Amino acid sequence: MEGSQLETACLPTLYAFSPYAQPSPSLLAPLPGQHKLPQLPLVQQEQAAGNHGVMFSSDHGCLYPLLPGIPFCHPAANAACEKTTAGFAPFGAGEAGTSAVAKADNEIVVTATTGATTCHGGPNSWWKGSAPAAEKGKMKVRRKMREPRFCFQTRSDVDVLDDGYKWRKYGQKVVKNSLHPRSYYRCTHSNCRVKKRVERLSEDCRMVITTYEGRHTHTPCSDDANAAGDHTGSCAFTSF
DNA sequence: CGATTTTGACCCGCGC
DNA sequence: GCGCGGGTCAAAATCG
Repeated sequence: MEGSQLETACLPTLYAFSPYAQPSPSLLAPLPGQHKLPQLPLVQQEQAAGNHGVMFSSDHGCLYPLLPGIPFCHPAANAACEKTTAGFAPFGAGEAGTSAVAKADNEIVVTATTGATTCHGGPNSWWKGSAPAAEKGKMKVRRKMREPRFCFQTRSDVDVLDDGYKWRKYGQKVVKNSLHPRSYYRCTHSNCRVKKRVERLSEDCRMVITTYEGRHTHTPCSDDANAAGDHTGSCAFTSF
């Protein structure tokens, strides 16, 4: 199913990602005299703290952020990006026509000349649920811990962007105030708890919102081959 | 036949 | 306390 989706037209689009939790003041605040986000070094600093950055790609079928520590970043992904003209875009220093504007405390809007991407952040990043639930029967243990979340808004004909990882759909839900159902995916790699949600904007069905949650504990290229829990050593982004 | 998707039910947090 | 809404589970169906 997803295979054919990769053959859709590719439009240049800028992607942004940011955690819902703990929006960084340094990133959210406009630079003096302009409404652009800080330059790369600061982004890297923020990213090292478990936060965010921006990447862009001309290929909607391939989505590879390029910073270590984010859910799906790895040198292998970098290599894959070369063929799709994707790359890291420092805030405020992207292609002509690209800009990033901090609007509110928890929202970053990034736009590009030929596409538009919105990155939202908010206070709701806690895992819901509680340990006692596991004692009641069906519900498995849900951990009340913060996971980094990265939200993309992308114009695409396909729901599931190819980010180099293998995903398994585990749920679909019709959400309020949305004409389109929200799909829930989980990384198929064992010991990897990364999840993502995919939904389309009700206002514009071509806009796809993808929210990643958590960090991959393996490489994109080996996720289906190393199902035995090999997530140490070469992975530079296992955890902070 | 194993992997993946679908889908209804269940659980839990939050607002009222 | 109750109802709503979001997130997850798991059995059944479907796919490759």
